[in-house]
Amino acid sequence: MQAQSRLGVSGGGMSSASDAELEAVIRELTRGRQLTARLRAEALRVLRGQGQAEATAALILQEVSRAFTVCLNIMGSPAGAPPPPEMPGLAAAAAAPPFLLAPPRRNREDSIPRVQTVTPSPHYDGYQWRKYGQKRITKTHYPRCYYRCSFHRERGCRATKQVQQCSGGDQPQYLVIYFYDHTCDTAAWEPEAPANRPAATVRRLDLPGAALLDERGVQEEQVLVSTLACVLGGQQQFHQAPPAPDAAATSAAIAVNEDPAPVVDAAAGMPRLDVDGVGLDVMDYEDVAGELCFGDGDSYGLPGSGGGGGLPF
DNA sequence: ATAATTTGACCGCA
DNA sequence: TGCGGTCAAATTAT
Repeated sequence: MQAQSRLGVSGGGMSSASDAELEAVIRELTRGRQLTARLRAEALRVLRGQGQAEATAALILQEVSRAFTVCLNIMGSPAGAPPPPEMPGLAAAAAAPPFLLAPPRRNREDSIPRVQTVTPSPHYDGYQWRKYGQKRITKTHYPRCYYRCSFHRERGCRATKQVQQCSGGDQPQYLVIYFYDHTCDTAAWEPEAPANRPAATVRRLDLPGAALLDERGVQEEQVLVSTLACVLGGQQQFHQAPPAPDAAATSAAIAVNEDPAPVVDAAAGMPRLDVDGVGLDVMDYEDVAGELCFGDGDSYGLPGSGGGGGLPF
């Protein structure tokens, strides 16, 4: 994701922040994630049965929570060590059985920088990926899919990711593990420069409001990421803030430091996400996310995903 | 025709 | 020896 490339997950670049500042950042991120989880629960309770609004609120808050989680993972593993597989804000929604959260076997390459997260939208990270493999992992219910950056060849980008569904139900959750940082320097999504989007992506944007939703998600994440970057970079605005700002103060700082951030309004500019009576179906979601972020089809090869004959087991 | 995905095979590590 | 990660030919989609 963008945080990965902008903050340099692989280490370095964090030396400018003091321990106290790092602790403050971690504390605030943790609080933000907890508050997001509470807000999500509350929003879903209020919006229950309201189809699109419910689905959109769930989507946005899930992504905000994911952004917090990614940032926390980054902060908690400066040396690239894998963070503990605890996702408090997501645990309730994901309810992943323990065996699915077993650490990846890549122990032999612990030096590889990586970030892991749980998300309902494993495609939604701003980069273009090409699937190069899929494997049934023992003692798990779902196959693991292997992706590498689409620019792996032409630009030698080493970024890869693994995606594995970790819970089923109405809104499946996916464990996504990123390896290496992007060196292709090609984020597919630049909200402030829509012309940079791949033609295929623009071509298939036929869902009214979908782009708006996605841009909001990206912008929110960018606010988080840039704020974190400001803090780590020791920008003046942060130092002017109280030593131990509460969450509200932090939010205020965000509002001051950034452009008038778009208020996330789940009720306005609603994308036409099809909620087919049983919640936000993963394939519907994938269609939207895939079309928005990655253009043409991308499959996990999950049962029922159609095309290509399914799994060999 | 070209690009992307699927999937069985192969390889290296624990 | 088993498992997980990657390769590459075959297949499918655009």
